[in-house]
Amino acid sequence: MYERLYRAFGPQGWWPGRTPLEISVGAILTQNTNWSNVARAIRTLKEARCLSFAALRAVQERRLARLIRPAGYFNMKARRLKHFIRYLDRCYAGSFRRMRRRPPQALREELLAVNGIGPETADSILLYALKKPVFVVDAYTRRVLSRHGLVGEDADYGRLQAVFTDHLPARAPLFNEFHALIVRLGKDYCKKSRPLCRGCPLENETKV
DNA sequence: GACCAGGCACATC
DNA sequence: GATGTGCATGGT
Repeated sequence: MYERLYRAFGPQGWWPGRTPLEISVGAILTQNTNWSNVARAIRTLKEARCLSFAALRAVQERRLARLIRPAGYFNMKARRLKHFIRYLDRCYAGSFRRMRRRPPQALREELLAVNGIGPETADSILLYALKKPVFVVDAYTRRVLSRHGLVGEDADYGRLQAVFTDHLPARAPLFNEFHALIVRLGKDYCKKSRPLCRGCPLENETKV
């Protein structure tokens, strides 16, 4: 599946963010939200000079919510960003470089303990911001795997993740590209409301 | 105007 | 432990 997707779509150049902080902010803002809305919010944050650790720590939650408004759920997400910044401050003095020294499993537990960070957001930060070999599972992953009969519809996050980690070498660049390709596939061919994926690169790949 | 988008926490049973 | 609900914008 990876080979076919890569041949069809080519490298996806993920994550669309420059610094580990920007990637982490994007991971929180994109929860249940279209990326184009997140991109607007991030642009606004940049224009307001508010996309640095120091600025995010200093900014009032109310003002932060106004800045990220296009991303939706802005009051909740402002609070979640503040929770994440507080964690980064207390545990690593705001340094992703320090954070990266710790093993992924320990980091994952810490992140999951932060209010507003669930499995997907934690794994996105681990993989895309910290380059740890952790596979990210999202709504597209679930849909693609279940429509191809590789997992049941009610499979939980860990079960979906295991499909990848049990059968692939644990390499961050591979996990990065594969997840990005699945999202691309989902956006182009595997929509929620369109169960048949005519012309999709995985057509006839597995029984559906 | 309905449906959808790269979730998560919390209440309730 | 399973299920339901609030959170909110912008594109199709």
